[in-house]
Amino acid sequence: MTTDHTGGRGGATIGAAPAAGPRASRRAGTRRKLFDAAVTLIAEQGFSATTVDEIADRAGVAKGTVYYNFTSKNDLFEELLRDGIDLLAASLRHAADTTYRRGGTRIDALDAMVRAGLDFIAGSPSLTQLYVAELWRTNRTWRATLKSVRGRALAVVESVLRDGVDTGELSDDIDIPLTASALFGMVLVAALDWQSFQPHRSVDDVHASLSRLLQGRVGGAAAAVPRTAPAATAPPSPAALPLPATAP
Amino acid sequence: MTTDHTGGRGGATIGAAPAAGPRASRRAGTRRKLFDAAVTLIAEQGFSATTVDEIADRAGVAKGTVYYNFTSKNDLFEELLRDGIDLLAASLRHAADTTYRRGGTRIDALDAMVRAGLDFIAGSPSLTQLYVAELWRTNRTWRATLKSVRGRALAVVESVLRDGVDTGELSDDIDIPLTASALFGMVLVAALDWQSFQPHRSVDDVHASLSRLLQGRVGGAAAAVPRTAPAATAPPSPAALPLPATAP
DNA sequence: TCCTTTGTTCTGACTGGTCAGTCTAAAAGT
DNA sequence: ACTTTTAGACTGACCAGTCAGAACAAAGGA
Repeated sequence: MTTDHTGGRGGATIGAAPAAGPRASRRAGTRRKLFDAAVTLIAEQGFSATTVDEIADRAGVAKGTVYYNFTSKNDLFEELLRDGIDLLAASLRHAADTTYRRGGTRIDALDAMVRAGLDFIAGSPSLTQLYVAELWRTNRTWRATLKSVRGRALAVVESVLRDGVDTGELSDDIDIPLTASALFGMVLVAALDWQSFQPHRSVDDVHASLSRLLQGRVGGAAAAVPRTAPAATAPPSPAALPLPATAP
Repeated sequence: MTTDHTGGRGGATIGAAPAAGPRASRRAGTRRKLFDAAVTLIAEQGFSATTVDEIADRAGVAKGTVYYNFTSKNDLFEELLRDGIDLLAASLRHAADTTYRRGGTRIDALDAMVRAGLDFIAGSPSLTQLYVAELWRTNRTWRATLKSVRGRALAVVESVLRDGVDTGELSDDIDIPLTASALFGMVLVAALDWQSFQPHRSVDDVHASLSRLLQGRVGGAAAAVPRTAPAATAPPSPAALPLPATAP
C-alpha cells in the first residue's frame, strides 16, 4: 500500500536520487513517497479537499513526518509542481532536439513534441490533471510557481515555432505565443479526455488525430480570415496551402 | 457589491426566467445572485476552499437563504454547472446553424463555433475556468453531471464534423470523437491562457491564430502519419491537401 | 561482538480554529 | 394568506499545524 501507481515515467518525482551516494539519507525516499501519495490524491480531490492526514496515510508515514519534510501543505504542493513540470519541459526539449539531430524539420519537431506530450501525460495523468485544475486560478499562493512552470514548458514550443518561422518552414504571420498556447492546450485536453473518457484508444490513435489537425487535413481551406463571408455550399476549394508567406 | 461581473453573456445563469409569467417569484432572482457569486468565488479558490458564508455575503443574502434555495453547497454547484454549460452548447449550436442558413460550409461552421466558443469564454471566464478545473477529477460527486454536460457540448461539434465527412467536405479518415475533443481543448485552453496571461490581445487575434491552426497554415505538410521518418531538412513540401478521401 | 553516544528522522496524541448545515421567530414581499 | 428572506447563534465534525519523545543510524569504545 506504499508503492501505489502514479504511472511509469517516474510518476512526478525526484527525477534523480539527489546527489548523495549510496545511503542517500532516508529523507529522499520519504519525500518521494509523499510526492507520489499527494499527486494522486490532489488530482482526484483537489488541493483543499485533500487532508494532510490522507497524504500521510497513503504514503505510509505519520503526519509529523510531512511537517518534518515540508514546512506546510502548501510547500509540499509547490515542490510537487516544480518537480513534475520540469520533467515535462525536459521531455519536450528532448523530443525536439532528437528530431533535429536526425535531420527532421521544425514541423517534424512539433509533431514529435506532440507525441512526447502525450506520452508524458499518459505516464503521469494525475500530475497533468492537477496542473490543469490549478493553472488558471487566481488568488492562490502558488500562482507564481505555476506561471513560471508554464513559461518553461511553453518556451520550448515557442522556440521551435520561432525557428520554423525564421527558416521559412512556417508562415511568418503566425502569432507565436498564441499558437504555442493553443497547441499546448490541444494536446493537454485531448490527452486528458482520452484518459478519462476514451481510455480504450491507443496513443497512436490520439497522436494521429492531433497530427491531422495540425496538418490542416481537417479544416482545409475556407474561412481564411475570420468573418470572411462564407462561400456558397460549394465543395472544398483546395486553396490555403500552408506554408511561407513573405518569409526570406 | 451585488451585481458583480461574471461577464456579459448572462454570465452563467438562469438563461430564461423559468417559465413563470411576469412576477417570476423572487426566487429566480435570488438564485441568480447566488450563481453569480458562487461562480466567481469557486473559480478563484476552488470548490472546497469557498465557504457558504462567503457566497451568501457576496450575493448579499443571508446564509439561511442559500439553504432555502439549494439543498446543499454541492447542489448549488451542480445546478450552476448544468445551467452554465447548457448555454455554451446552445451558443455553439446557434453558431453552426446560422452559418448553414447563410450558405456556409461545414468548415465555415467549425470556424464560427471556434468564434462562438471564444466569445462565450470571454464572457464567462469564471465558469470556464471552474469547468476545466473540475472536469477530469475522479471521486467527486458531481462527476456524472460534468460528464453529461461535456457530452452535450461535444455532441454539437461532433455533429458538424460528421456532416462534413458525409458531404465530403472533410476527409473521412478523421477520428470524430478525438478530433472534437482536441478542437474543444484547443479553444478552451487558448482562451483561458489568453484571459490569464495575455489579456491585451483582442478576440480577433486569438480567433485568427486558431483559424490558422485549423487550416493547417501552421503544420503544413510533413509527418503525415506519426513516426514517418522525418524528411531531410528540405523546405516545405506543399503536399497534404486537406480534403476528401473516398467520399461520394 | 556488544554497548554507548550523538545526530537525524519519524511518531501520533493534542490544540485551536474553521465550516457545513440547522433552527427559530420575525419581517418582507406579492 | 402564502411564499420567501432574515439574522445569527449553535453543533458536531474535521483539519492544519505542534511538540515531546521514541526509533533509527553511524561511528566509535571496550
